Amino acid sequence: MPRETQASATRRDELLAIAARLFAEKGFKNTTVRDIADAAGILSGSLYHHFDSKESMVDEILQTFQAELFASYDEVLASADDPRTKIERAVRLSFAAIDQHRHEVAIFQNDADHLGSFPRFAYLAERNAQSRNVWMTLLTEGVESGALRQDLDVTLTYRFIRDTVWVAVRWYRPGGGLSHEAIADQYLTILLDGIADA
Amino acid sequence: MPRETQASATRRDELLAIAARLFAEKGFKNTTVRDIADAAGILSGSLYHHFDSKESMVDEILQTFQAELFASYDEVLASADDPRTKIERAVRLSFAAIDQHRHEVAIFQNDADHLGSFPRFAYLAERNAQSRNVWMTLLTEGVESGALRQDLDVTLTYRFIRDTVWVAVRWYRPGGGLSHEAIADQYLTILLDGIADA
DNA sequence: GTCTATACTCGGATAGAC
DNA sequence: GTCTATCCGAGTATAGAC
Repeated sequence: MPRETQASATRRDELLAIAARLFAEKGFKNTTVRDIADAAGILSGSLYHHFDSKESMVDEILQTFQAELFASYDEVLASADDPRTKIERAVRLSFAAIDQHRHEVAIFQNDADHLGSFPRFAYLAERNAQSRNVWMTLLTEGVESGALRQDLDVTLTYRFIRDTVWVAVRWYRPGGGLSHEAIADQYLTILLDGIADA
Repeated sequence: MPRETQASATRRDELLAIAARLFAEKGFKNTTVRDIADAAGILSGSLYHHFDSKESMVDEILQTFQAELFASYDEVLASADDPRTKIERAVRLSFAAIDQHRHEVAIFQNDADHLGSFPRFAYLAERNAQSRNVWMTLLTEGVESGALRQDLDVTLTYRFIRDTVWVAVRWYRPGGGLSHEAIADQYLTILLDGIADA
């Protein structure tokens, strides 16, 4: 790769990281191209040397993140672990994703519904369905193997897990009192065994 | 109350209900006064006969809802029920609020962070702190009374409950397969006893 | 209580100089 | 790769007629 191209790619990535932070903090629609340019120390027009549009930026941010995330889920699904271990692994990797890609997770949480209504972002709905399949598979295997309660409402449980895990991006801050591993541990304890005194 | 005033108040409420629905569906910033006027069958300028600004509308919507919600929490706190019953009541009334005021809950979930940064909406942060106090009190009483595990991380548990309960507004639809009471029951089972086979 | 018309501001995007 | 300058559309809000 020639030096110019490499330097250009780096600048692109810097700009994407800045955009991701602002999209996460203020929402996609509520972030202006001038906001992004200001934060990058350039003028808004200059952004269009790197990207077609504001939409292109969020598109690239989300696609890159989701490709990585679902590769991880697929690894868990394909593994030879027992059902309970698979569920634990899936929960842990989700909290790890919040730790390592919190802006991307926040954008997905806050703006995916709205963005998904445009043809360009149709893949967001597909990824949503894919995520549902992953969890429904894990939970169904859990019930069938006897690891989970036989009377579990699998669909409702899927929603509770999905919501509780991802919504943590609203309050989790890396470097705070709790590591993402510790949060995952605590969460798994509550999820698997409940909060009532045994 | 004279008839004119009453009719006027009714029209106001109609307009607020329309605005609440749109704010909930598309977000506050993403909803235009023309959207609201269109849905009401009038022109945008006419809205300003009833309200000072778009902000005034969301302000009135949120204040009315929160006053009612926190009155309910206070009732639970002040009751003579045992700690576990209080927690169950607080969870149930939250799901009932989602059923009966889903637009208001959705607005609070999606826009409170952003709105709260303006002086006019400083009360949103106060209400947030108040909600935290309610739950921390309930959970602490639960641990002290022996109803809940002694090793529970109360702060983390508070966050999980708050998030899981309110985020249900994203998928709950009244008249769907599950009543809000049934969802509350299932959720309390998971929360108190976990999903693992006993 | 609603309409017509319009002022004002802000946001996304473009063209071409440097 | 960034800047200057600018277009165009959209959004909030206002004034005054009906």
